[in-house]
Amino acid sequence: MPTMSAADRREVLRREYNANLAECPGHEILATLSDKWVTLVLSALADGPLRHSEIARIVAGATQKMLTQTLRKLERDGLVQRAVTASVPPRVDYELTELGFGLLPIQRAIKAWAESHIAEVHAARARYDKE
Amino acid sequence: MPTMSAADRREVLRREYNANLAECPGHEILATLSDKWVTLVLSALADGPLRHSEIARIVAGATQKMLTQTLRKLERDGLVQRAVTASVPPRVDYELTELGFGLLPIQRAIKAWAESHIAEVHAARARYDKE
DNA sequence: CAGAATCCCCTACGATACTG
DNA sequence: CAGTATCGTAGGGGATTCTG
Repeated sequence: MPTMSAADRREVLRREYNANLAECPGHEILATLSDKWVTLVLSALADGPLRHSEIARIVAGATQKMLTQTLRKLERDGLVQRAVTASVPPRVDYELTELGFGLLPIQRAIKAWAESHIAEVHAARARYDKE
Repeated sequence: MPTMSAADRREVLRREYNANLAECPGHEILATLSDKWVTLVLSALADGPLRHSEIARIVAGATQKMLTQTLRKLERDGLVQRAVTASVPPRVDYELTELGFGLLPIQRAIKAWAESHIAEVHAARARYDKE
């Protein structure tokens, strides 16, 4: 009976590790938070409910597809609520849920750290690239 | 001379917006922070310096390529310091810089929020998926 | 031990067009 | 206005192999 090679054993460990990682709350939230458009949509909604087209205007960088996709994801995660008013033309409003509001302080913390340390990061990069 | 179509104008706006976004400190840091392996390497180094192979053992899910790539990026951003001891076999130690340590509280904040709210997120998902 | 280099796949995103 | 559906592509990441 063949023994596992060292490489095989390492790969088993890798798969286990990654499986655990997928269930790690921190990474789930980080995955949400780090989505390019999530942050922007969240900030846009911080001041109050907005219609789809209003969000599109504010978050002008997103394609319509990405916008809808982002909103769906946020809705699914319970961070954003969708309110449809049946009429012609249809009216759809989005607003943050309580859970969604809870994420804002974290976003602000990241932004604050970023703004006060970005210069150091840029300096470090310049140093690194020069060599 | 042809006037710009509405679609063209929108696209110009999109490009400008995205260009600005690339320079936004918040997004730069978020991009770093959200990298799958950055978080794990950072936490691994939180307790003190480690050798390359030790990090590889702790962050067992990363391939060698990803590990080196991550470490280089962190080094470039001035978050991690690399100390080479010329010998046979070579010895390379990595440790957090002061800047790197500064990132840990943010990571912890995200983790804390995640752990106390992940249940709500999962519940919301279950609700959404059922419909 | 530390790591650079290569190949290759897969999906995330953008562009475009159509519907209620 | 608020979406869905489809297609094409660039890049991130994994597996593998090779060096000092």
